[in-house]
Amino acid sequence: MGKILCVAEKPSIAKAVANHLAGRAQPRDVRGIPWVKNYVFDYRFEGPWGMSNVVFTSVAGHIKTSDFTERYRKWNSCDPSMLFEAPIETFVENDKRAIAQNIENEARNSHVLFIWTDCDREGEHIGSEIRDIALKVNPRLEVRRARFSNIERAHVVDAARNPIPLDERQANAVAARIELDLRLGAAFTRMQTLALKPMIDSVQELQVISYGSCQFPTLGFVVDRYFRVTNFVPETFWSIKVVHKKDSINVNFNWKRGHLFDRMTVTVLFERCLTANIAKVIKMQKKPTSKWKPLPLTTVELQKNGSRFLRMDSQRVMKIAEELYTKGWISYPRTETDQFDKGMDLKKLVEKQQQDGHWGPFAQGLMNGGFKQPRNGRNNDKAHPPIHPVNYVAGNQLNDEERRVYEFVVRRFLACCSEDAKGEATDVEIDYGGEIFRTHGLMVLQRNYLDVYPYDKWESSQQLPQFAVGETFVPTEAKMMDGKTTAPGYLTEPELISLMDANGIGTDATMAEHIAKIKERSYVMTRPKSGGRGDVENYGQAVAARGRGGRGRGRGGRGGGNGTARSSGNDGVQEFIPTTLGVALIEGYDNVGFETSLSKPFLRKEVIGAEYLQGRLTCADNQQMELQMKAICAGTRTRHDVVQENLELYREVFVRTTQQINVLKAAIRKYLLEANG
DNA sequence: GCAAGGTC
Repeated sequence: MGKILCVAEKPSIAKAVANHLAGRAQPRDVRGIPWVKNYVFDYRFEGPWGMSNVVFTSVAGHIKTSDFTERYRKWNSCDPSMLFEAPIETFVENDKRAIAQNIENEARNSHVLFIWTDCDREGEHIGSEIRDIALKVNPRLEVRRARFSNIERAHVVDAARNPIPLDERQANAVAARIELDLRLGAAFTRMQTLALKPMIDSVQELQVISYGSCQFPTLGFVVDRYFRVTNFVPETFWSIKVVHKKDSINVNFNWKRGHLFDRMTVTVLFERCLTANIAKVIKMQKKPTSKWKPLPLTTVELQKNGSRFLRMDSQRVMKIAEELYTKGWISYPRTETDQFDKGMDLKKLVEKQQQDGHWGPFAQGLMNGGFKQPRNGRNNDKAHPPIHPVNYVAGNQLNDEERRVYEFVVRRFLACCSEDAKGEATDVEIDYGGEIFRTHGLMVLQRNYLDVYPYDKWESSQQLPQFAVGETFVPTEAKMMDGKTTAPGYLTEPELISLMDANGIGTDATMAEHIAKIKERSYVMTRPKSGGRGDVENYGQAVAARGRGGRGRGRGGRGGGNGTARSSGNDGVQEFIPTTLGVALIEGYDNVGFETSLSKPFLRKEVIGAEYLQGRLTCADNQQMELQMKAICAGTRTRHDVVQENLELYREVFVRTTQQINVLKAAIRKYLLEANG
């Protein structure tokens, strides 16, 4: 009987897949690494392999590390510019020695190496590491790879039946990323630190002034928003408001034009309204409306909601989710997928939640016929399902933070398996002196998923009186209002995560780390967001009004009051403000004058993405690592070309920065002065 | 004393 060595990316996958294939596989301990097990069993594979002796084990992420050779590792061993071509070695670090050893031991007497790493780029690269280690001790190994996107039994069995080759291109794309991140990160970090730290040390002790392909763009977002806030110039606008009282209800009609920035024009239009005197109802429509239930939960969504509703920052949420995962309460928390596989037995998961004191009754309702298949989002990483509860745990078994995250995951899941909320919307439009004004009413009829998902708000508005098309009336009140646009708020954590996500900065697993890193480096500070800000506009006082039969003063004072305030559910959100150092770094690099700013390597992503993928452009045309990696995967670019072209491009940035280091120093000095003054 | 990506 032949021996087949199966290797997954993490212990949980090895366990799950082994148990599917074996029925129940016995775990054996692995020397020196307590959380990795070898599952040993017999299994009949299709085709030539047939009945085989299987050892199913795993690694724990990447096995090998890349670093410069010893000669270049010390900071003063060489000029930082030499790191653009200094030799790099790839090796197994001490803490991964036992994992590599396990693979070597098992590979020696195996006939086949069957790789079960996650089906994403990094997984492909990890697979290539496993292969290299195994082939070194047993060059005659036949190497295959499993294609699977979830760990449902039928799917896993299917993957075992249809092995495919490793995708060398994907592994190469990752290899390119690793090399570029190391060379550029180390070169710029050493150069910046050595040049700038002395002048900052007098003010603030800093360990290091780092550069990274993810941390700098992340910082760039914060600084960009900061400037939009500080450079904001308020603009005055004018608008017309109409109020009509009917059946003892005051109805506010909003001007269809919103507001205009020309006072004269608004005055003329307002006078027309007053002259017309009579308003006429031109539309009265009631129609069913619904608020859609949320999409299945991805990592990015979990992190954003953590900031918004769970009073934790994204890194904290991920740490807690990680713990809930290792304890077996929730599924793998790092996923981009917002669609559940059709074959997945979701009802079985709902069933487990019936016993809970809070959401149990809702889960029972779903079991008794209320169950609806979740919506499908647009993303599928083909490696992990959306985040969902896998087992029930009572609240008193968890600490406070764990309970909040678990509760969110469960409620989100139950909401997904429920029905959209239903309501009735009423729209009324009036013509008043040739201008259109409208009002909108909502009556919530069936709350459905909202009952289990308090994080969404959808409330009935004030009830509207009956209007009929053609009906006329003299409005109780009409006024001309002025207002000022107000500055946007500083960037919040959910906004920052959205920006990173949309621009491909970091991965679901690392975004929180990059945010934490720029805090740790003293590039940004956070503070609780003060409520009520962040709206685009803000009404001031009425400048002319028509009260009962005459002109008078309207509402005085500044402030919202027109439904523009949107502070609900945002308690505890942190806002990000760059430090003088953070601003100086971004500004300094901008002022050195590159078309390719270190902080904005993503700006042209959407514009030329397609062309780039077809291989018609060079790296200089697009800085986006993500696109370059996709090009390697598509076969239109090679690992070597991408690495070399990027190195060339960034070497130019590097040289010009060192030549003009005074520009950077000036930016630092400017902000240090302001900070002290 | 550097990066970012896996994962425990």
